[in-house]
Amino acid sequence: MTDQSQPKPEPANPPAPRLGEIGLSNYAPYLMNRIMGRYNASLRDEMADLGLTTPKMRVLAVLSVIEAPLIRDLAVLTVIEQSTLSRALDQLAAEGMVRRQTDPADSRATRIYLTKSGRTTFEALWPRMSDAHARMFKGIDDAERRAFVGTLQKMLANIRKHEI
Amino acid sequence: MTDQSQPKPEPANPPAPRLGEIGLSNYAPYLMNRIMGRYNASLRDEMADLGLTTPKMRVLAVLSVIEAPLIRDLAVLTVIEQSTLSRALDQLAAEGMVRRQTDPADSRATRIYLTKSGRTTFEALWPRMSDAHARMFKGIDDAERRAFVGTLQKMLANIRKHEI
DNA sequence: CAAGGATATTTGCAAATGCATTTAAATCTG
DNA sequence: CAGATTTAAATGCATTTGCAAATATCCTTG
Repeated sequence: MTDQSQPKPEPANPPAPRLGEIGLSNYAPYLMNRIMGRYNASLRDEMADLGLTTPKMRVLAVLSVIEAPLIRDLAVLTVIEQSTLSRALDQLAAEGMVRRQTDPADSRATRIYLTKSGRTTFEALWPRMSDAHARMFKGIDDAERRAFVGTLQKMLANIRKHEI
Repeated sequence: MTDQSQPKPEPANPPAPRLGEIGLSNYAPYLMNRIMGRYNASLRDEMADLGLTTPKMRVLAVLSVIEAPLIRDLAVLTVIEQSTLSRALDQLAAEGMVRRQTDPADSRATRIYLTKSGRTTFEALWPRMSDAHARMFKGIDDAERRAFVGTLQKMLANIRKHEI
């Protein structure tokens, strides 16, 4: 009996190997959560004395690169919930680090501007972020790092929901 | 004038390139936060209907691989604050998925056992985790994936605080 | 071997978070 | 072009989180 009698709409994928077979330390999501957990925690501890939380620090970092984004885009770029971001912006604005400004073309939307003071704060903070980055990549040469970042870019393209 | 007159305890590092020069999309911590943010959010949404939160899901996943760990080690492996983990374990224990048992050799410490029911739940849940993993690595071949995981392992070794 | 310090876990409590809703404005549709 | 729908951001509120303190046990050292 040939298989023409059996409908095969999809060739069944082989069953996923068990996590125990892969091993935690070969499982990319586990490793990435561990690494980013540590990275974010150590940065958070270092920033605490500057009165900066993780959301506030991320906002400054993104604004140092991206000019006057909409809040909705800033939420994607900083990986912060929009409501949480809204409150982080309240604080940053109260401290004079950023400025909200209604978009001229769409008055529902708000653009965020980094102030001089916000830029100065970020410049004081960047060496610490940079050190954390250097620690992470210690013993990893340029070629390996570039390949690694290339893979990350593919992964982000695979799973992101937003085009930015 | 030779440099023997000048103390040079450390050759000053070149100043870190600015984030704007690197570009967000070439900056590994940014990419990793974006990717894991998406990965964790989509998993969380999928698990919500099973009554599983991220901490609870991670506990089941780790327990499917590691036999009866101490709570303190489970906190490291799941990347969850110990107090948060303690409460997640309360819930899982109430639902009959895990069992706390005082370590016979040290009665301060508690070991966590996965019950039959907990294992069954994880087995129902694993294909979804596996799918999320597959989506993430779509278009990335085995050699690239292995190199990527190798780099992750180096990074974790660089920054981890705990030997496990 | 007792006192002091260290370690494992839980718990109280304030702060942070995120969902759902609200408000306001833009866009679509018949 | 009026009404319905969508989109952007802020906010109310319940839940979750994490720090610090409490509790219990173990280890060290004089």
